[in-house]
Amino acid sequence: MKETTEIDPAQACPIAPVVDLVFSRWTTPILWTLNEYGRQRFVELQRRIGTITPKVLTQRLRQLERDGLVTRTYHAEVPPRVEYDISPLGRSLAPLFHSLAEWSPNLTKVQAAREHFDATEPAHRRP
Amino acid sequence: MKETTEIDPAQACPIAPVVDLVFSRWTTPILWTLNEYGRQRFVELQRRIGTITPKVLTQRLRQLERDGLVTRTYHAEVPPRVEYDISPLGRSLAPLFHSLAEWSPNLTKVQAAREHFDATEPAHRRP
DNA sequence: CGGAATCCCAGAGGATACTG
DNA sequence: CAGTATCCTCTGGGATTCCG
Repeated sequence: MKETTEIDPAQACPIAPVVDLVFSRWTTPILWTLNEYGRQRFVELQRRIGTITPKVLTQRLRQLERDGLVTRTYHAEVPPRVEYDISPLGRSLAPLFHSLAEWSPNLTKVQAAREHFDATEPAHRRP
Repeated sequence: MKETTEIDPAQACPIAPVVDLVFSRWTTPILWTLNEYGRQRFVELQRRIGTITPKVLTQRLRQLERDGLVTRTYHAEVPPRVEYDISPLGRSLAPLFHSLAEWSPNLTKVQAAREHFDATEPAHRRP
């Protein structure tokens, strides 16, 4: 029996699905890099992102391709060449990235808040 | 020895720190709910978010408080009463949430892309 | 009411090595 | 080059119980 008070997660927070889609650990750097530098190969992507392993990069690229945010083009050459690019749908996320970039200067305030929090006596805070 | 080709993750993707801050699994629903319904108590938050456990809610609230995105107000009454609210800094994220909400209709395209991907023969895709 | 304490687990992700 | 294949780690989070 479901209770009538039960809450649908998607209704509780309508933006959660978009967050799951775009802002997982590695999807953000991948989409951002593709959006910034355009069509590029597997290794270029890997080098630009810096610390990602081939396995994880493949996994996330496959997922993004399935979600229609990224395209994959295989060139049957020797040596093989594969190019990834952001799709039109993926590119429609660009304003989002801009909003994030615009907010990022506030990170200094976050840093300050953390230092203040850590420096403040915990005693009078926790009843 | 650091190689000169080494890449700073934050430089590789400048928006990654903001994503870490705001778009973890539960921080989004918490911030969204506080931003939407305003100041409220622990249990109200828990009921609105729906499936979050008290432990996790406490953890994330503490983190958000430390980051300066959420405020916590303790009222020494019987029974005790605690109210959470979004801080001005947290409220400055509202445009971001709006951008996300505006993009969310595109989720239908994502769904379509998935179905197409799954329905397409894998054979001719994977060389 | 608003947590804290404890135990537990899946699954994302890292390290390493190998292949068409 | 563009991945696969294993193996392993580790943390976010779930379930449960108890406390002031």
